[in-house]
Formats: sequence, structure tokens, C-alpha cells
Amino acid sequence: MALDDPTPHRRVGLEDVARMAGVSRSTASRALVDDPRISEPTRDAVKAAAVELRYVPNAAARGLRARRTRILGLLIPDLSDPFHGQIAASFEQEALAGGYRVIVGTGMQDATLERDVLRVFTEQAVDGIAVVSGVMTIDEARSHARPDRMIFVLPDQRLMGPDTGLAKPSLILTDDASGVEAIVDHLVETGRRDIAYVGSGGLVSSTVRREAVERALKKHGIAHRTDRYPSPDDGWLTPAPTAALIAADLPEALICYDDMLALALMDALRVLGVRVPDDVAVVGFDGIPFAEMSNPRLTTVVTPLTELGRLAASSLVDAIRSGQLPEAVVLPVELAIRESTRSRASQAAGGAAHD
Amino acid sequence: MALDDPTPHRRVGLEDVARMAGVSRSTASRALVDDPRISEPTRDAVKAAAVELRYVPNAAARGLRARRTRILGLLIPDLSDPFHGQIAASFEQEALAGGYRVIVGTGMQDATLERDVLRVFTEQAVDGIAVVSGVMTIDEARSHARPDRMIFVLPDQRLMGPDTGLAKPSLILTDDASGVEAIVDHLVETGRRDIAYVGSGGLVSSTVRREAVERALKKHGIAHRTDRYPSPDDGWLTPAPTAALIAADLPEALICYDDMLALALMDALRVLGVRVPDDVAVVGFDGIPFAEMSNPRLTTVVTPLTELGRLAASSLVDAIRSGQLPEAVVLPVELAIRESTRSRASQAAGGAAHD
DNA sequence: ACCGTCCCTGCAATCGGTTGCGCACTGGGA
DNA sequence: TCCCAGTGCGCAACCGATTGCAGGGACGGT
Repeated sequence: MALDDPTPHRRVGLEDVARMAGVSRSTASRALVDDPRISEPTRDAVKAAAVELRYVPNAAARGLRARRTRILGLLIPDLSDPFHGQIAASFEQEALAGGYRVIVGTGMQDATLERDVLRVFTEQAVDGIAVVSGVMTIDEARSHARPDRMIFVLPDQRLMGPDTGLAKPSLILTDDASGVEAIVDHLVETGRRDIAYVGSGGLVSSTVRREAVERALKKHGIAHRTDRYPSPDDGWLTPAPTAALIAADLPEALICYDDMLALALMDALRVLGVRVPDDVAVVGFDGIPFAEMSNPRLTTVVTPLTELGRLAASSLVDAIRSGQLPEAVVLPVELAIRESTRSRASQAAGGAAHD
Repeated sequence: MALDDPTPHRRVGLEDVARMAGVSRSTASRALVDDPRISEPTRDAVKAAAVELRYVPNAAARGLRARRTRILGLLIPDLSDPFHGQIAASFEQEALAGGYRVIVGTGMQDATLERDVLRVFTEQAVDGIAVVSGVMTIDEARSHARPDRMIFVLPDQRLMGPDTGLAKPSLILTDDASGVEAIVDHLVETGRRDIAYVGSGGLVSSTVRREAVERALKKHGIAHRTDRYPSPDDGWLTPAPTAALIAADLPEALICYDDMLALALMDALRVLGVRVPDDVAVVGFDGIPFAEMSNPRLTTVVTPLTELGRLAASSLVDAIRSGQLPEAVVLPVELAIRESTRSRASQAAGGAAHD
């Protein structure tokens, strides 16, 4: 049995394969990659020997000489939330399909940690890097590694430096602004005018969304107080206290930074006796699976997460192969209207309980 | 500006650092790792040069010679669900803290894919491997790589080969059986006797839980039909059709394979007009964050996910350092009683909507 | 002035593949 | 019979670090 194999024979190397096939290392190496210079019988013999010996090439040695590791680095804030987890999962799958391994580094929205991760990627000599969200600016990230061979996935437009326009290459964005606009339009159409935004402080993405809300409201001629529900300058909102603030000064509709926050707030509001959507309509952002299973189901802007990860990986791989910087892409988002924004009028018709 | 740096000077190597410091590569190498044989002035000079040149060592070269890559492989079914995402996140963090990088490979509960991932890990010459869940047996996994330097995390006791007892080393388990027992005890205490289990087919873990349910029911002298809600032999349940089956033959309580399924079923049942917990109590398993925010909040068995990932990483690192196989550990789980199993009696007192 | 110790460094081998270049052998044409 | 092109392989350098071993220099003892 393999478990208590008495022969801890050292790892078999190309040397061993070559010897068994009766050829040199060079020939063995070439045979394994189907170099046309090697005759068929020889090639077969080598391959047979490789299988026989259960030969597994050493990636380090190969990468050293070939100057190409076939590893991608994925810098992402956190794997534990479904939003980023989904992106990471699809990125990893697509990368693997393209013949690349993935090293993940979680940056936890911390600039120092993110820099460390980039350094690790450099040490590992990754062939390409994808930066998802994060807090450092694109320009800083670019200064830490080869700017080509990097791609930035900004589902929420964080990172955007001051002068960073949509036209810059290597960016994969989602059209948050129009998502926000769709939300506001929907809320206004269903009769809400007292609309508030609530989101964590410190994150660029939250600021971006807040501003988009303000613009959209202005379009409808509605005023909006930015500081209605103050949030800490850095860090995440705690649902219960925030819900208390909201309950004390109840708007007609609440636009939340993301689905997680929306779901947490709906829960906290329920404890306070505030009904959704009867007392207040609630909207999220992201479109995570749980937004579809909440009670009431959450109206939200669905971001194509899988597409985002897949596209990031394939664009990056293309960039590596071609040597060209990947083009900028803005992915469309879609408003999913669900129970949490049902208007009083449609409640009778769109009740929850029937097929 | 770094972006359009006209000098694409090749990567700086140890050679360059040594030259700038006026020493040999050997000395430079030793100075950087604080070898006591190197004098302080020399050491400082080398370090200064390294910083000045922004030297980043090449992990491939180092790993090749040192026969140690400081990389761990994490084989996990899927990163996109919060359950495994949480484990992966804490594993990665702990590994990083211990000086190890992590390559993730998602196995998607597919044996072939899992084998591929193990091969990739071998190619990368990882120092250790953690296998989380998965479908291949422990013994098979062990045959694909060095059995020491592997650790198995089985939050749900999948993988267990026929003769695999809890005493085997390198296992991190959770005490699912007692979790299930706690569930059943709680349900019986709150007056339910018609208790059903529903879970995906094909997964060992689901079978384990189903059997645990049966044992616990038997303890209470309650009969149980295993095939009450048939599930496909392989693959996941689709919530809507399953909910229809359940609604047509409503038990007093429903124990679900995991939280995801429970939440999905609660949603589907709501559409059918079935009320939880009034018409049927629902219990999940795992303790993902969303189980605490659902309406009604889900009673579930809370698995220490973060602890699981952290422990896996630290045990693995210890095993690598010491050369000893890590000990088996069984982590306790905890029943979190929430709204979804509220009994009719306690409903008056524990109503949802007031402070 | 000579020799033995320490210290501090450098030489060179090594890890395990990849790859430029050239050699040996075969066969056909003159 | 001799030459030359073509085919199939092997030699050896190389990637960028780590590390065993030995050598050079300073210094103290006699």
C-alpha cells in the first residue's frame, strides 16, 4: 500500500525518465512537449517512461528557465463574502481552463496588506495580476509590478484615481451609475420621493454610489441630504444602530450600499417593527444569490459576477499571450425589481403567496 | 512617472545587489537572511543595496535550490458559496501569517478535477496540502501526494473511506452527529414528532446527516421514512419542485442538509403559502451569516468555519515544520435556536415585530 | 618574526528543467 | 566513390537563488 511505502525514493526527475527511455534529458524534454524534431518511436518511449515512473515536472525549475510560471495572482478583498467569492471562483475556473494556476491574496481593504500581496506575486514571478477592488489606486498598483500584465476589476469603481477615466485600458468596470439611476427611476415611479442612501464610509465605491444617487435624484428634482444617516469615516456600518437611526427618521425608500447591508438592515428593521416594503422600500446592490431568497425578496442591481471573473481571467491571459494591454470594458448591470420595493398600489395584485 | 518608464531594465537579481554592495552573491544571500557569519556593516550595506534596487527574490529559484516553496495547496469544492469561502479566507490568512502562500484549486465535487488539482499542487511542489471536503476518499488523495504534509478538513465528514475512524491523524472534523442530535432533541422538545430530512443525493455528508437524523429519531422512539422526499442520486435539489413535494405532504419539522438549502426552501415554501414556523419548522446546518438575517431567522447548527480554516492552516504548517502528522481534531458545533423553529406556544411571547 | 585561530567572504556545485548549437548518421545524386 | 542535404539526438550553458567548503586577513601569543 502506498501509505507505508518503504521506498521514499526521491522525486523522479526528467533525468530518470530519460534514462529509462534510453535518451538524454534534452530529448526527453522535447519529446514530452511534442517537439517535431523528435521521431515518433522515441517520443512514445519517453512518454511511456514518464507515465511508468509517474513523472511530474517541477514547475519551479521550468519557470526559472522558461521565464514563465503560468501562474496568475488574484488580489481580492476577501473570499468570505459571496460577492467576491463568486468573482474569485469564476476567475479561477477560467484561468485553469487557459492553463494557468491562481494564487490568491486577500487584501482586506488594507493598503499595506495589498502591497504585501503584490510583493508576494512579484516573488512568485506570476505571469499576470488581477486586482479586484481594493483600496490602493490603480497608479500605485501599477508601480509595484509590470503595468502591462495587470488587469483591474472594479465592480464598484473603487481604486479610480483622480484622473482615471473610463477610457483607460486594463479596466473592467460595471455600469454602476446607470444601475443607480435605474433604482431611483423605479422608486420614483412607484411613488417614493423621500429617498435616502446608506453606505459604509471610507470606500470609494460607496462615495461613487452616493453621488450617483444624488445626481439621479436631482434629475427628478428631488433634494437629498448627504448626511442623513452618518456613517463612520472608515469601516463598516453596524446594522442595529444604523437601523435605529433609520427607524427614527424613516424615509420612503432606502438605497443601500450593497446587498449584505440591505439584508442586514431589513433584519434589524424587522426587529424594530418597521415593515418592508410597507413602511419603507429597500434596495440593495450586487445581486448576490441570497437577495433572491430573502423575505421580502430584495430589489437590487444585479452585477454579472461570474462574467466579471471570467472576463478578467480571459482578458489577462490574452494580454499575456499577445503582449497587448487588455481593452477597457464596462459591463452592463440590470435592475431586478422584487418585493422589497413593491408599491402600496401593487401590493394587492403582487402578493407573495400564490403561483 | 513609473508608468512610461523608458528603462525596462531586466529584473534585478541578487547579482545586482551584490555588485552594488561590493560583495559576492553568497555574501549578499547570507546577509539578507541575517546569517550570523556576516558582519554587521556588510549586512547593512547589502540590505541598503537591496532596498535601493528594489530587489525582490525569485521564489522559483529559491524553491528549486532550497527544496521548499513555502506554498500550500488548498483543494476546496467551490469558492463561491459562503461556507467554503469562509474556510478558504481564514485558511489563507493563517497561512500568510505563518509565511506561506496559498494556491487554491476548486474541485467542484468532481473526482477528475480534484485529481488534476492535486497534480498541479505536485508540479508546484507545494510544501503542504489541505483537502476540504471533496469527493475522493482520503486514501486516494494520499496516494497522489506525500501523505504526511496533507491535512483533511471535513466539516461534514465527506471523504471518509469505509474503514476511516475518527482516530486517524490529519483529520479535522466537526461533530455533525451531535449537532443533528441537538436539532432533533430541540424539535421534539418543542412538540414536533413528524420530522423529515431533506438533502441532496450523492454527497456522503448528506447521507451521514440523514443517518444521524434517523438515529436521533429512533432514540426518541419516532419512525422515519428515508424516502419521504426523494432526491436525485447525484446533484443538488432544485428548491421549487422540492418545496412542492414538501407542501403536499407537510411534516411538522424539516431538517435541511445545509443553510443554503434551508433558505431556498423557506423562500419556495413562502411562495406556496406555507408559513414557517407556523405550518412547518425549518432547520439548517452550517451557520452561514445569512442564516441570521433571514425572515424568519433560521435555526441551524453553527459550524466554527473560521476556526476550521485557521486550524487547518496552522496544523499543516506545524506538521511541515515538525515532520509529524497533525493530530485528529473534532471541533464542537453549536445549535443556534432561532425563529424558524419557534413553537406555537412560544410564538406569543417571542413575536417578531416589537422591541 | 612566525604560527595558529577566528572571522568574514568567495568559489563553485547544485536544484531540475529548457534550449541554442553542432555532431553523427543516412541516403540520394553526380 | 565522394559530397551534401536532411534528420534525429546529445552537449553544455543557463535561469537565480542557496550552501558546503576552503581561503585570506587580522590579531594575539611566544
